[in-house]
Amino acid sequence: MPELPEVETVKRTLNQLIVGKTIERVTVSLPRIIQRPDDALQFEHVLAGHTFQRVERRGKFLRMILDGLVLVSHLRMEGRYGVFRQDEPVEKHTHVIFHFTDQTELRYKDVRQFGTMHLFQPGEDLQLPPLNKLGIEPLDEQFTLDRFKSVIAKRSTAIKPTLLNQAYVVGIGNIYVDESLFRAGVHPETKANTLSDQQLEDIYHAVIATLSEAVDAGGSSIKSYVNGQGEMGMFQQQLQIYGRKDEPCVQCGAMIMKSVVGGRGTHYCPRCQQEPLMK
DNA sequence: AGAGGGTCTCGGTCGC
DNA sequence: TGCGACCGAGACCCTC
Repeated sequence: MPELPEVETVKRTLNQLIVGKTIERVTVSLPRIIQRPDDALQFEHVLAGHTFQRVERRGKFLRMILDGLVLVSHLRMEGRYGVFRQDEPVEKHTHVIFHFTDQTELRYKDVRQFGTMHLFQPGEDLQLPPLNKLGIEPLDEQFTLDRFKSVIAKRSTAIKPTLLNQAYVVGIGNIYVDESLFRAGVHPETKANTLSDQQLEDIYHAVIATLSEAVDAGGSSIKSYVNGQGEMGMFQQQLQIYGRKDEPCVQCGAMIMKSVVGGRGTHYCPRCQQEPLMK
């Protein structure tokens, strides 16, 4: 589910909901989620007594800053957070509960059990996996056309998997990569190192526009995505290509195609996004 | 039934 | 031949 716009939305919501709350106790019912420390019991023990100060985002990761600790959380496909009163029934697939001293609790639910949590000392988290190898933030001022080109233009891989690679640019997932390439009019299988300067520039602007519009809309809610307050994002109504197989292209009316590129379901317009001469 | 919004690991290959 | 960089496939889980 969550790509940069969804994680950004969750971040903003959690900043409203959990800042200032103190953890009395943590319950982990699926230890596999906890990657650091190795022992989930230690994770529970260490967090007790700490207070959430703010929530930040790095790529698709949430960085939850506590007094003296940093909790790094990735939602992967279907992870979700919600804040509840302790007397509300616990939903199925809830794997971690942070019980607060004020009788409320932050619950982490994840049907596919892919999500991860890592606990660090302040200052450690950006230097160690999983955050240490991440690429540029596409909505930062530092994300210039030159930096984008320098990191993308040499790759011999198709542009779609290149944009999905979090070591280059962070935050782009399968929905927004299809949207961005459609917007740029570039076929997803085009090798990155065969793109023209104009195409690279078009992709650069398309990525920024697509992600920022999605952030403004509160993300996309396909299937299970909801932010921390249980509200739906609205951007799915603005998706032009993702999920529209067999519908007419909004630009040209041609039938939207779906194929597999880099192992991922891929939507594109065969007329607006011409096949590369060499794949 | 098989795909699903994500990432990691594991082999294999390429090129210096 | 050796080594790293790079690349693609498979694995992880559950739901409909």
